[in-house]
Amino acid sequence: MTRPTETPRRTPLSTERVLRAAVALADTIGIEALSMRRLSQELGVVPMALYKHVAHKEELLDGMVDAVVGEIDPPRSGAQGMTAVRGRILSARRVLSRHPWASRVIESRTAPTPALLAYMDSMIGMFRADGYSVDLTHHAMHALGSRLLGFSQELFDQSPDVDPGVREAGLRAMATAYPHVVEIAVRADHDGRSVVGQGCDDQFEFEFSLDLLLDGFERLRARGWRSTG
Amino acid sequence: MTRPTETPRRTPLSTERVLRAAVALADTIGIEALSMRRLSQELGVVPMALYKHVAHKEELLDGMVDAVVGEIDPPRSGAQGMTAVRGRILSARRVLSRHPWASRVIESRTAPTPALLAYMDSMIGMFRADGYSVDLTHHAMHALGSRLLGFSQELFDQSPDVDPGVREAGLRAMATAYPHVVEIAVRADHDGRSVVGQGCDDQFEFEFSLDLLLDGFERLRARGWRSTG
DNA sequence: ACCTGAACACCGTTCAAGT
DNA sequence: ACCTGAACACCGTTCAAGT
Repeated sequence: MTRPTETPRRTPLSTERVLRAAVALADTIGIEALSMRRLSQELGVVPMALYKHVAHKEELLDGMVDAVVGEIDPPRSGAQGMTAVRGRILSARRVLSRHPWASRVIESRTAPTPALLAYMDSMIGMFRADGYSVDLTHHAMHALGSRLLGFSQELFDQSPDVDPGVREAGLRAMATAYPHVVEIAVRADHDGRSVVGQGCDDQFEFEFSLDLLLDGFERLRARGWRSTG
Repeated sequence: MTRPTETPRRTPLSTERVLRAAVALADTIGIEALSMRRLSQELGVVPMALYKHVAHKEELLDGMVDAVVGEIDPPRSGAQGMTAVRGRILSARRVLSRHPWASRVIESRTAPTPALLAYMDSMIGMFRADGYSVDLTHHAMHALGSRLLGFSQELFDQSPDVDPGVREAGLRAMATAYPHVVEIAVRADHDGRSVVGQGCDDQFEFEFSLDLLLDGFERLRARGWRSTG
């Protein structure tokens, strides 16, 4: 027998299989725990085997970003203008929320990956088709920033949900040092919008700022704004 | 002789000295290269000596953030309302640009540090003093996000300045695949606003979106907007 | 020519041994 | 009681030895 039957015949490695496994593993164990060694173990190969498919870890991360960005829906053929832009950004948000590590990895890229460029290009095209000047579109892209992909940089990650009693005690303790912060936190708790009745409603906050920006763009376009004489 | 004179008498370690050295070292060699071992070497002590002043590396990073945020000017006593808010945010931007690693470290914090809380509290106070409701102020804080500290999350870091000829060749190569992206990039190159005459003017983009948001807040306040009935 | 085990140069942090 | 060298359990990646 040239190939012993006890040896499990593995699906041969391919760049695609490596990337898919990496995305799935990051979803499961988190991006901090994703190492070349851990990934190779998951795929049942020796660590060095990965280096035939990616030059180094950075290239792996690039590929993972492209895989995720590729999940974003194309523009819906029906909608137009800012409605279409809004819908697509909210679709990107749904994709990115399935891969919580993706936003951090995207931020850490120094050069845009192909899928990111294609997404940007198509998004810019939606503005241009709606009558936006090159100039205004340019600044709109910067203003949207990471919101284009459905996430936004908050100052710190939401603290993990704690017991309401503990949270209230914490807020009481902070009330003298940071009265304004506490006032807002208490208000958010009793707003009743959030599922658990405490903390902020991320989706509401995202749409609030997105709409503020989109409205601002529309206003500037309407009055023929230009950045330079 | 109880203490040999050849032994250099070191300034004894203190948490403050550790933090100051860490900030200076990160400014010099970059945050990726800053390790506990490298920092201890810089201070002329054994690595473990640091652990008397910080419980672990995360605590060191927290302290570094607080040191940087502490550099931000207090609100100018003269100005009021959105003018004061705008000025303070631009002051934060100047501080953060002196420590390019700081924005990334701030983003990675899971809980706010004391100096961050104090800054937030004072910023919220400026809105409240200007007649903003708790509700609107809350959403304004989320909308500003990292812009509150003078940075904003772009989709990818500006690619390092390259030779104009190389850049133009690159753009030409991308023109068919990403026509809209290239159109904007070319426009930015000939805008003449940027120092080197190529790429985007970060400061302009920052102020563009900041003002779009501040204008939006003012408009909502003026018409008595509330998020819930 | 291909594949891979061992090794290198690092990490952050624990722990026990030395003073 | 304090301090610290050695060690542990990891990294990403190089490289030379084995097939």
